[in-house]
Amino acid sequence: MANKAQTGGNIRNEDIARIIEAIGDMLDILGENQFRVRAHRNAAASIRGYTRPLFEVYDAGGPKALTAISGIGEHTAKRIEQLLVTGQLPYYEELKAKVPPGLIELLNVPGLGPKKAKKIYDSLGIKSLKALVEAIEEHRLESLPGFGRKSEENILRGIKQFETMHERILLSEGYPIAREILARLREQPFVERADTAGSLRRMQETIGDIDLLCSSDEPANVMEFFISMPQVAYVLAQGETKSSIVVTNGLQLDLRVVTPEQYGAALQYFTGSKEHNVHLRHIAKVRGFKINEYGVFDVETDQRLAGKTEEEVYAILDMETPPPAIREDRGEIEAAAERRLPNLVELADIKGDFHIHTKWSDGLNSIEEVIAMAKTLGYDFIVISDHAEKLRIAGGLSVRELEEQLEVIAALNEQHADIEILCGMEMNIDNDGEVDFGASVLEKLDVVIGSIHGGFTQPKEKLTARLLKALENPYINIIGHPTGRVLGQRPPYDIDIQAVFKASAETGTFLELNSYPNRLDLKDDHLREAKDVFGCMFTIDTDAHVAGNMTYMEYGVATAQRGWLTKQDVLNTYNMAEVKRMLAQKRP
DNA sequence: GCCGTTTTCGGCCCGACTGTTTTCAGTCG
Repeated sequence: MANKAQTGGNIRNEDIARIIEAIGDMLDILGENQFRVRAHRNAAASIRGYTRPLFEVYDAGGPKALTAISGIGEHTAKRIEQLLVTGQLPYYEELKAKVPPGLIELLNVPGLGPKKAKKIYDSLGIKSLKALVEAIEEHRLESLPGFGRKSEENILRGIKQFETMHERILLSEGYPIAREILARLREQPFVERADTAGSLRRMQETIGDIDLLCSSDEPANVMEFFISMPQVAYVLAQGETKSSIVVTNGLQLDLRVVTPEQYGAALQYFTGSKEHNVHLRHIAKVRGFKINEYGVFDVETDQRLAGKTEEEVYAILDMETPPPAIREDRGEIEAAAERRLPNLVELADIKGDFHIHTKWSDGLNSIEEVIAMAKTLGYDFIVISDHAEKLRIAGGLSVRELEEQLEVIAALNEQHADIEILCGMEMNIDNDGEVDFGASVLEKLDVVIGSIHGGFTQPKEKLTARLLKALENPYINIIGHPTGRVLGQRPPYDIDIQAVFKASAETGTFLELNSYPNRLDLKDDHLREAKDVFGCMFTIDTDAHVAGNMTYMEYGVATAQRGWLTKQDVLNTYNMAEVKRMLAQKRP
């Protein structure tokens, strides 16, 4: 009989993953077997992608149940058990005594890996970035075997790159740069095709660099063009088919060139994710195939079997082609093999937007300007959802102002036959779970969003109770930005998110996927869990405060895809009559 | 350390580029 996870409730999967990963890093520096190192990193990645808390898994089935999770074997299961039961891991502490934490930080420097970091530490005693910079300035590195003047320069530049760009940037910051450079590449006569690859093509919420791919029969011209673009700050690497540059804002771009015949294999390869590719290669290997960026080959005969298109690559393995957004090795490979890939929601399915602010509260545009933008986006409906009076900082509307707005919207509906304008509001969920207005006001609205805008530091029980109370409110249709995170600025509220999902499903309240690029809230993993485990429904909203923000829908839809949402899961894809019927179901 | 259509041992994805060395280790994706 297994022990109960005593402290388990305090140890999140992320904390466990970080410790396992750190063990892998330390083993790496200590020169351990590379496969053992990789096994730890794989286990950490697997835990990060696992939606159920490990302490629950452990409580239900002990260490044996943990080994059912891919990448976790007997050893790691035992270590996780120790962590969950005692809150301690002696093995981890032992390693930390051997490898100073500062040394692990050095691994973050581009161009500095475990071997070089270890050498620098062993021979010079350097264990911090600061000490490393000093040593380079005194040219103490170049005398070490395997190092030279060039290495010093590169490491110093790597440190600068790390310091300016050590945080991943938002997808919305990288995407326009990638688009611009792609457009220029495609204009070149020697470029046949060009696309984004990597995390940008998978539309991850943040990206570390930009991967580009193009096909050409004149790779030298492509390389020359790429490294000579005006945006280039410096060239990191330049080869015959691959170059890396850093642009003026510190962002790194990698470009790879292949022949038109190889394009599909290369696009598949460079789109990743790494985990997806490793899994795919394994399947290929078992069947006697070898996949690389040039194609799929028969190992015996070395005959090339596929590679012109991505579809060919997957087809030769008897698979459908998974959409890039879900290539994370979270079940998409199995689904592709069994021909049950989800029919993911697409931007073209979106018929309207439920969360838009105007200058009636803290937005910058008029309702008319918002309508004009909605028409260019081809929408059938929009919801004007300004703040209410209790959110003073956002210039929220009083009841009298709301009544005025209702009249204005009624008049606008008369003028615009081709689009329907609904009147909603974003209620602030206060510290006790109450909202600005009562039933007599809310019943006049078509849609009501409830969101938390303050009191973030309340204890978990209190924060959760606020949301649950709002979910029980029969007039609240949508919970806005449910976890409250702001990427790079604010962590999510400390809430029992599963309790929120459960109540959402039970009360028929929609969960918002806020498309604001620094929110993307709910995030991909939460969407999938809320849908699969609890059966929740969603709206994809932009929370636009400027009419132009309404184009953020693209990022929301991409995140929905990453969460495996289909058209049926998303209220925005239904027609107006269905939307009204579904919203009305919760009303008393 | 993990895993199993190679199943309890023996593999583990695969190739480009750089710098230092002179045939290759280290790093990256």
